[in-house]
Amino acid sequence: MKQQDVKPQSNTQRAIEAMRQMIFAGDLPAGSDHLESELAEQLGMSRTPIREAALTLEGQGLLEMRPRKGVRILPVSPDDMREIYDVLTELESLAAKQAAKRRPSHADLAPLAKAITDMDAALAAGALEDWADADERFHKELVRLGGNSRVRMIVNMLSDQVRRARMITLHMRPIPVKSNEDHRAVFDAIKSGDGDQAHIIHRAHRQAAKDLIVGLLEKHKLSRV
Amino acid sequence: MKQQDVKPQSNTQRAIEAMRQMIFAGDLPAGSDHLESELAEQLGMSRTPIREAALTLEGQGLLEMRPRKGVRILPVSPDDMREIYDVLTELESLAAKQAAKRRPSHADLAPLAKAITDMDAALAAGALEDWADADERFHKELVRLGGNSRVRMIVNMLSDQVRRARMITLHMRPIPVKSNEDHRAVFDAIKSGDGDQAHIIHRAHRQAAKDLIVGLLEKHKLSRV
DNA sequence: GCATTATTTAATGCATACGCAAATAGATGC
DNA sequence: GCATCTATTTGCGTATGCATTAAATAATGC
Repeated sequence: MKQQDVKPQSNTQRAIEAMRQMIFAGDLPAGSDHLESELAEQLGMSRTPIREAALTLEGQGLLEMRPRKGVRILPVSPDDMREIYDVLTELESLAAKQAAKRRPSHADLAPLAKAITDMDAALAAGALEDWADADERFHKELVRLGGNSRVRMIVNMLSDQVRRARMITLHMRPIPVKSNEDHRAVFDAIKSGDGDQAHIIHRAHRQAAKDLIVGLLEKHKLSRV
Repeated sequence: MKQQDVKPQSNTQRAIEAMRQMIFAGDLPAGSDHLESELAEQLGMSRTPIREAALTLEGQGLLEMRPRKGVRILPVSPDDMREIYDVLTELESLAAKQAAKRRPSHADLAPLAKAITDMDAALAAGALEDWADADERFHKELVRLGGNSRVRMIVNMLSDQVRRARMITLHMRPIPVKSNEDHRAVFDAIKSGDGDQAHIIHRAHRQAAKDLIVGLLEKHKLSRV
């Protein structure tokens, strides 16, 4: 097994990673404010690397630095979700089309195939968290296969922004059987080199996901998650 | 006339603005390296705000911080241009479609209309820089009308990344007469509420721009601008 | 009491200092 | 000459301190 990127070596990198995890885990809840000095103390470092990390995460759209009010964790509203999913729809379906055009080898497609079988397995086992994990891997692999590094970066950034909302709605939504079918259809289209088909299916897949999640958020009055 | 955003008051903001301008103006050429301390001296401030500005601009894809090698101004290759224009194509044509669907009022459309007449005027006067300026306003207004703030931010970011290349090729390309026709057609489609038409025309417009500019860069062996 | 002004508090923006590690130059051996 | 090892330099990462200024609180006038 190949070694993952070696653990971040600078305090700034550690702060970025730690704060990301704290945001996703809910330790820093959406909408909450945090003084730089508090975060510094929590993470056992000075304000300098905290500030640098906050600047970086601000660029990623995860938080906002407001003078004297502290670092605010940005909440995501249903309208935000719509915006984000609309972008994801365009860019991921572009990636799907371009992935198909590149006629990827069997080896290239392996991670995508694995994500699909993992999703099936997770679903069969009723392990929703595992399903969500594999689902994320699928989308990540898809944009990697698309071959456009800007698309990859933007999609990853936006995926981070909606991660909390996806986790929250994970247990409200119906079992994502249709979703797995979609993934498989996209995969088949890419494998057979049919870019237009991959594009069409994936677009519909993402639009359906948008409607589902936005609907759930609104139904449950989750105006800011 | 309403007052523009008051000039940035913090040194960090000033550094961001100054470095952006220096990058666009070529004072910090593509591919060049610059020590933090040099930039600090140039801008008359300490390293701290320079580092914060660099972090921000790194997030915007304009430069890269490499320990001990200094801040490197990221060059843009023809492949980069292809990537960026592909994203711009998708997101701007989405914006065009959604702008049409929103049935904007005459007042909403005014800035877009002005950008178009300005382009015509600039072209008639042979003022290419003015044309480029109005062209940028058109695209900026278009994504504003689209109403998706993520699209707006991403498009603005990518536009910054390709600004140098666009300026360089500005005087190599044929007079952009067709481009003006396209803009007008997009405008008409939006005005008449025909989202699909706006989408189709704008997409073709952007793809043509991509082919043109990438072709010019490659023809002139401009592998990194 | 209420509004307005003065005072205090405290978080930030930034300058500065310093140790560490990387890069470079220099020394040594072969 | 060339390689290897050592010394030196230098740029960065980070801690720290402080002036500034927004926010909070108290004080004052009406």
